[in-house]
Amino acid sequence: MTKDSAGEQDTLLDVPATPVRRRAARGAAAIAAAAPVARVTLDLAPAHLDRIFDYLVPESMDAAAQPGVRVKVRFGSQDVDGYVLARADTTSHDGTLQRIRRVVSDERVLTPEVAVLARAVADRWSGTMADVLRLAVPPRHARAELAGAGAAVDDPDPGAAPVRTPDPDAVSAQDRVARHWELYRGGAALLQRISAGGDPRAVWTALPGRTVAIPEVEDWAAGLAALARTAASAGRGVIVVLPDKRDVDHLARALDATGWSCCTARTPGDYVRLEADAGPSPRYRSFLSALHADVRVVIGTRAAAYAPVAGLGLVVCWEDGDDSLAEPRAPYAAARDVLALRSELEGAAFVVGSHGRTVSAQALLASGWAREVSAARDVVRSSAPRVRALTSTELASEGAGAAARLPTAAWRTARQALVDGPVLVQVPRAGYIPVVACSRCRASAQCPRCHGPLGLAGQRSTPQCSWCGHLAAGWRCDECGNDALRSVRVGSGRTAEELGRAFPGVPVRQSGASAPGGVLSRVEARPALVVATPGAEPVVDGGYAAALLLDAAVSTASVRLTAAERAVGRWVGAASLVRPASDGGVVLLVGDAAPAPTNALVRWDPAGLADRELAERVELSLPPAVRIASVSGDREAVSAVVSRVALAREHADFVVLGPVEIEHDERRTTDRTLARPVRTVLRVPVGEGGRLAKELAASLAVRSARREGGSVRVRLDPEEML
DNA sequence: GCACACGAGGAT
DNA sequence: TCCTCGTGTGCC
Repeated sequence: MTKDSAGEQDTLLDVPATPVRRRAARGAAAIAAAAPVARVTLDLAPAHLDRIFDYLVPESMDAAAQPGVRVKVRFGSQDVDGYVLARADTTSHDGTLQRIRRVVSDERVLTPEVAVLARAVADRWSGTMADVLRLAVPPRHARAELAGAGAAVDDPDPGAAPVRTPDPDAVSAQDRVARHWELYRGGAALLQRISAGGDPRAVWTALPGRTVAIPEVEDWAAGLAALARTAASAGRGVIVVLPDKRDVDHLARALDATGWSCCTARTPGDYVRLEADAGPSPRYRSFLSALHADVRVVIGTRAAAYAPVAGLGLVVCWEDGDDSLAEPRAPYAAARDVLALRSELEGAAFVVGSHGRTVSAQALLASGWAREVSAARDVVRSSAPRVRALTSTELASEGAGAAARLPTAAWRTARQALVDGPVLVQVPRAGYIPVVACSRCRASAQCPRCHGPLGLAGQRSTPQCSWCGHLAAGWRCDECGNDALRSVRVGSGRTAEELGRAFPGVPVRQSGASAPGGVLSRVEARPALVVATPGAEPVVDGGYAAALLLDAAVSTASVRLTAAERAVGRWVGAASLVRPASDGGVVLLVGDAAPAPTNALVRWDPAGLADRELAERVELSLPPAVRIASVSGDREAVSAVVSRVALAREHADFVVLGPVEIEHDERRTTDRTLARPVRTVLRVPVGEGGRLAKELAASLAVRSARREGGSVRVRLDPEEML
C-alpha cells in the first residue's frame, strides 16, 4: 500500500486524522484495505475493562484476523490476549488505534454463538466475559492444531458434517432405543418435536434401570442416546453434559450400541467427547473436531456446555443435582443454567434428566418454562427395587441390634442377596473416620491449637486436625477431661473393614475418590460387597442384588437448604443400579433420616419431594422462588459494593440481609488472626434478577475502576448457601 | 499492572 | 518557578 492510500484509509476511520497520518508518514506497515478495525474482547480481570476495544488490522494479518481468532494486542504497557469479535470500517474511539500485534492462530475458536452465550452468562451472573471465555475456550495446543490441519487437507469438503450411510443394523438399534421413550408420558411427543426442529423443554425423570449386557443398554443412557440420534438425524447439533468421566463413558457405550462411533484423533466418528481432565492436547483436539463440524454431537463434562456446535438443536443436562455440574470458577454458572440460557439464545430443545429431581428443575416446571416427562406410577413400580427404611422404630423389636450401624435385618438381607450377585453399600463419608468426639461427653474433639475438627486417618493413628494438620497426641476433652475418642461419622474405609469381618469370605471392593483404587466404573456381576461413596457407585451388568444405604441420618442432617433433595438424589441414584423388585432387588435405607426424604425414597417419588420443597421455599422467600446474590469479603469493600445497588432503595421487595461474619475461606488464607470476612445477601423477586445482576456488575466495575481495596466476591444463586 | 497526568508542597 | 512525589486513572 502506498502512503497516499494509507492516508485515504484514515478518512475511512472515524478517528482524528493526525495521529494515524503520522504513523503512515513514518512508513509503518499498511493496514487492511477493507474493514481495517477489529473489535476485540480482552482477557483482563478488572470488571471495568470488560468491554470491546478497537484495534487496527495490519494488512499482513487481513486474511487471518477473522472474527473468532485469538490475538495478542498491546494494552497500555502490557501484551494481552484477546479474541476478535468482529471486523468493522469505523471506530467510535477518538484516540489513536493500536495495531494487532499477532494473530495467534487461524482457528476461529470463538464462534459467534458462543461469544453471545459468554456475554449473556457474564451478564446473568455479574461476571466478566473474560472469566466465562476462560471456561468456554480450552487453552490452545499448537500440535493438536497441526494434526487437525492435516486432516482438513485430506478432507475434500472441510467444514461439512460427513454424510454417513446408516447401516441397517444401526437403524434397527435406533428404533429400539427410540421405543425407550414410549415408557414416558410426553416422551414420544418430545422426540417428535425435536425431530421436527422445535425447541421443547423437558424435565425428565429417568426410570431406575439396570445396565444390561452391552450392546443392549436399556438404562438412562439409552434414553439420552435416543435423544441425540433423533436430533442428529434431523440435522441438528447436540450437546449432552454429564457429571463425570464415568457417566460420559456410559453414554458413549450406549451411543456405540446404536451403531455410532466416537471421533478420535485417528478415526472419524459420529460424536466427540469433550472432557477437561482428558489433558490439554486431546481436549483441544476434540474441541477442534466440534468446531470444524466434523461431528454434530458433543458429549462431555461441564465445560462442554460451551462447546462450539453448529446448528445447535438440542442441549441435555444429565443429573443436574450432581456437585460436579456446579462451576467452581467465577462467575459460578452451573451447567444446567448455562444450557437453559443457551437453549433460549439458539432456539434449541432443552432436556434436564435425572433419577431424582432438584428443586431448581422443579421450578422450571412450576413456572411453565419446561414440561414434565416421566413414567406412570405403575411403570415406575415395575422398574424399581423394593425399598425399606430401617429406622429405629422399625427395628424396635430387635432390641440391642437396632442401634447398630448394620442392624441384624440389614445383615440378613445382604447375606441373602449375596447368593445372587453383588451388594452395593453406600456410605455418605469418604475416608476412614473423618471426625471424632469425646467418648464420654460426646463433645466434638477440637484441635488444641486452632480448634478445628480432629479426625483419624487410620485405626491406630494419632488424631489429626483437618484444618491445620496438627497431630493431637495426648488429647484431652475440653469439656470433661476424658482422654478417649469415639467416631461420630464413619467413612467408607472403616465400613469396608467392618464388612469384611461381618461377611468372611466375601470379596469387598471399594469405590470413591479417596478409596485405595479410586472410583471404579463397573464391577463384575458376581457376589461381592461394593462399598462406595455417593456418586462413585460402579455399575454392574444386570444390576445389584441389593443396596444398603448406610448412615441415612448423616445425609439429611446438614443445615443446608438442599439437604433433603440431595439426600434423595444420592439414594435414588444408588437404588437405580439395583434390580427391579420382580427380580428380587431390594434397597434398605439404614438409619434415622428426616421423614420427608425417607418417605420420598420408599415411595420412589423424588418429584413429590421437590414439589413440596419448592412450595416451602416460596413460603419462606428462598431461592429459586426469589433470586439472591451473596456479596462476601472484607467488610468495607462489601459495604461499598452493596451501597451502589440502587435497586435497594427503589424496590419494596428488595431485602438486604446482613452483613454477618463468616468463616475465612480456607483455600485463601490460613491466617486466622485477620479480621473475619462478612457476607451480605441481597434478595429480589425473580423478575428483578436481571437488574440485580446488572447493578452488581456495574458496582464491581466502579470498584475496579476506583481501585477500591480489600477483596469481594459476588455470587448469584450461591449454591454454597443453600 | 504499568505509565502518565495532574496537583500539592517544598526547595531554589 | 520548577521539580518531585503521590495519587488517580486510562489503557483501543
